[in-house]
Amino acid sequence: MSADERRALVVRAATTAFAEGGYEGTSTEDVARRAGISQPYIFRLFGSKKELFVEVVRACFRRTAAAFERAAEGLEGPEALEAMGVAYSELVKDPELLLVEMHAFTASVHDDSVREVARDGMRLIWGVARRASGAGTGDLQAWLAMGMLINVVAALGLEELDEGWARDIAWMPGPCILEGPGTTDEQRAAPHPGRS
Amino acid sequence: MSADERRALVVRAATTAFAEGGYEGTSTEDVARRAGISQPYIFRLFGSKKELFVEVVRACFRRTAAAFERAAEGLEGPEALEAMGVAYSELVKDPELLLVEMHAFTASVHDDSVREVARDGMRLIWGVARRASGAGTGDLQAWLAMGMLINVVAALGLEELDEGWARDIAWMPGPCILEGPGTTDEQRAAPHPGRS
DNA sequence: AAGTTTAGTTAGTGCTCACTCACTTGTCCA
DNA sequence: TGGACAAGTGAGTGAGCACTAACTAAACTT
Repeated sequence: MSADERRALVVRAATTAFAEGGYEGTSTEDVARRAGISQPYIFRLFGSKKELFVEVVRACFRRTAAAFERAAEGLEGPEALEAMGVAYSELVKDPELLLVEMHAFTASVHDDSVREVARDGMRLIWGVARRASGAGTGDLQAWLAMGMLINVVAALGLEELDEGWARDIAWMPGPCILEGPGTTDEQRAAPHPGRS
Repeated sequence: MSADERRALVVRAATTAFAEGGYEGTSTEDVARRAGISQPYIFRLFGSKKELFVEVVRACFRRTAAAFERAAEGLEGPEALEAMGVAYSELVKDPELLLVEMHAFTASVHDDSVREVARDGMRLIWGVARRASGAGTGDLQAWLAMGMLINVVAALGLEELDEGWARDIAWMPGPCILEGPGTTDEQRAAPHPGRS
């Protein structure tokens, strides 16, 4: 297998690992085991653990942005935003990407290179959403904010929690976006009318 | 000093430490140094590193909720929500609390006891916001979502980034909530009209 | 056939970390 | 005066970790 193929494979395995444990909570040994290679080879391929992590984070943001772009293809305005919302709900089903992104946010606090790639990622997503939807800053902000809430819902596993407050928080971003046919976008773009 | 006083002091010091490094990225040695005690004494006081972390997270959510309650005192409805928004902006100035909460979210993924305390925290905040504001679920959700976005903005340091997209993302949650006199609440509660 | 490059491994090394044990010091009370 | 108890420490330990050095084996080149 070529080094590049191998690298891609390792990035995939590392994504799963880092999603669970975060940067500090994941050992290169663990990543290597998942990727089916020896642990030192990781350092051949990526130089250091941090560079691997940065690569993983970059890939996650790119995949997220690509999913948005694919979803919004051929659409415009509110329809595009809605389609991207649906795409996000697809991502939540397998929350690897979102979790890695969250880990990147927290790791940004004490690491410059991670912060840089996390900023790049947000810039990318913001740009894609803006370009694809043509929506105003306020709309985009609310849309992005709801995405961040969905991340938290995913991390805490609130969808599978059978309590009122959890349902209230998770209902709209979770199942509603997921399964709701048309109401979704109005709700999240203008949650104002509320359903108490 | 009594053990209880000492415990409170250590929790404060640990909050700062964990805010920077997260759970895995912070050593008990570091916490001890900040608290001005020997490292083994931490285990006397808290039993394990994880129990200390859980205590720190619990305290952070309580302090956040208390700030909200204080801010909304005597107010009702939208005014209460707005006041709590302002209170949140005060917290962002010293982002310790928010960062610890974010670290708790990510740590929740692979640790049950952390997930439990993080869920407790969200339940607490949700309940306080709901009770104090009497707002509908949709409003509360949008409000909470904006809070999560503010967390990310704080983690990435977007306010101090002099780029268009960063300003677009951070403007409203940051300075606007902070300094805006009256427009704030309409904007975040109904960001629909947008300001493009 | 000989040399070079590429993919990959085995066997470490030094360091950090959570946690333990045995000890000391001071205080309160009989 | 002496003893129980609470606060607090110094010195360690074993495990896990990121990272390295030195090597093997196959494929490609000339």
